[in-house]
Amino acid sequence: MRMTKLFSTTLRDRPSEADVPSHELLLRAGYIRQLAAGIFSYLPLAKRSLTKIEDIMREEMDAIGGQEITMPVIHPADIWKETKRWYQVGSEMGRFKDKANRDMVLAMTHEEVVADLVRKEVHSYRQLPMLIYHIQTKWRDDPRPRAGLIRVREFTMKDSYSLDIDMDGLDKQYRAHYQAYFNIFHRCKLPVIAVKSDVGMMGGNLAHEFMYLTPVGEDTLLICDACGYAANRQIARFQKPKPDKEKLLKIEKVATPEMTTIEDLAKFLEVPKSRTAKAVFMIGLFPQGTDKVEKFIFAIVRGDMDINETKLANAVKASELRPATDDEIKAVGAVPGYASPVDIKNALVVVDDLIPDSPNLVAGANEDGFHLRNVNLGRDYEADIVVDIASAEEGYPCPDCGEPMQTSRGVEVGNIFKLGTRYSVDMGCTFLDKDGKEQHVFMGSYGIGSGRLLASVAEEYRDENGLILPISVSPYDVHLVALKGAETEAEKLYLELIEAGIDVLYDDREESPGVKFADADLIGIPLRLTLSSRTLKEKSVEIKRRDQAEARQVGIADAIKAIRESIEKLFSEIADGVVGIPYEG
RNA sequence: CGGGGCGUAGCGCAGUCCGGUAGCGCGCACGGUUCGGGUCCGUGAGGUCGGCGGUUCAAAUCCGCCCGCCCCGACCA
Repeated sequence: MRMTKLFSTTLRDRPSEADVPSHELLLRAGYIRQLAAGIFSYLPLAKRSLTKIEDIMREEMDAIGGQEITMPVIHPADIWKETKRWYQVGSEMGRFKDKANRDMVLAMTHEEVVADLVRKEVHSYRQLPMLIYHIQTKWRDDPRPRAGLIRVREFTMKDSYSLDIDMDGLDKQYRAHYQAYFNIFHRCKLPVIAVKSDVGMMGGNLAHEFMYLTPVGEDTLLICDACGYAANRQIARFQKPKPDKEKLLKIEKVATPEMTTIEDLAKFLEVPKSRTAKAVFMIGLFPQGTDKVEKFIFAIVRGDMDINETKLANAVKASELRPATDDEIKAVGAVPGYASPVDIKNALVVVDDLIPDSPNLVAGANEDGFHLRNVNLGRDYEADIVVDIASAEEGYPCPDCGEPMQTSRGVEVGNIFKLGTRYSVDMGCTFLDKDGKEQHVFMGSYGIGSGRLLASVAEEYRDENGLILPISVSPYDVHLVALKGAETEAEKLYLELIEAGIDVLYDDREESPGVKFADADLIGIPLRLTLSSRTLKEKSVEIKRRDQAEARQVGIADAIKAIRESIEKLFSEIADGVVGIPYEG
């Protein structure tokens, strides 16, 4: 490709809307342009990179038996009503009506369409297992898109769906994806870790997320360097302390004027925060048929810990949680700032599983300006649910080995879900087994967003001058820079490179050397070839790797061979970086 | 949805406080110059100042409403 014909230009200045490096560089190098919040056009450079990424996905999916299909972006709402997700998902779903006033959905994922296909196509255990996938546009009307391609509203995703006769089959395909996903990320040279994650609205019973660790990520992960435990904070467990047994003391009311936070209260009463009970009030939304029912949730953790809302939502099986208003809190008999689970009504009381072991806590008195000492679960109040709802934090002991855990931010570049029969039951995906008995299909669902993957690679591989893309992801293998006086030879080499099947971006512009080198650095193609009157004198061409400072000269006659070798070397360096990843079930 | 910031030429910005009819750098076009790290000189094109309404003799500037973009939070497969 000649740069004089390329449909994009580089920008010298940082566009003001970009403050994440990958976003800035992809804009400046002319890969992407923004149309609206979270909606992007992908220019030729990005398109070529995405195609390469998607081809890697295809190869890895095909390698585990996947068959590529294409499913629609526009769905009738009916199938989403069948699985209830039409009602469960909020404003994130794009909805509209067609000309006949039928409810329609912009695809945010494709389980419903897969299930519809399966119930029509699959009737016998002989047809299973099966793996289908597609690479298709998704629309998720995220309330806050950010960080360029890291979090967008419209994006392209490779999503695959496994179909099995039982849990064992699903487990096999899940494991196959687990490894295939590592293969994909490794081939894109992106370092990732797999963490256990919440199943969220996908449902099902097991999920992993593939995380690229970076400060610009928006998920927080708990990682144990000692034993390898890794989980999204949304579900991360930790070893709870085992407080000493104590005699239950008599409940006692104390005046605590203006002490409405745990911090102030603990200081005022001169007790550690771990001797207090923290109450949090949420309204849970529970799907009931096509409706949602609201329930008041009174959640309690020890004062030195925080509530984890994902854990809480899972514990009560709510589809959504929102903070309760002061009026709602008063309605159950509690007093904001001085609330206690003692003597409240019409609330679902959920207490963290550390509370039964924590005697004689300070809790609110449900009276302005007063708290209670020596409040004890079972004696002074009852819990409807006792389960882990505390949020894991930096330094908390690992649930598996007890060593302190670290936190890190991460970008979720892929996820895999064991859905089980969550969709096949609702949509009637059944088959006849060996015994002629009707069974539900076991499904798994697996996704990788290609744009987010590109952005993550851009985030990882760059310097102050621009991108430094791995050759597996780079839009071109080599960037041919022709300087003044070498036009004829460069033109000749350009045609030879094309003839040799090497993807080349050819800077044939009439620009100064500085501009050409700066743009080459910005665009980040891994190999740069320079031809100038200087190299011509020696009948040579300069080869420089974008990730190395030094360049080398090779004779023009040997150029193609040398470039081929350099390309192979870059690929083999990526392959050498691949290590076996044990499956963490 | 809550909090904050911003919206002036393709990009980056000044001008807004204190109203007088829009400017700088880069980029772009043309001419010349230079040629291994964003050459230099000259000429030129390009703007409903986000939109609508109001105040005023006069609005980029003051007031109101709306829209959009970015950041933090809430939210999120």
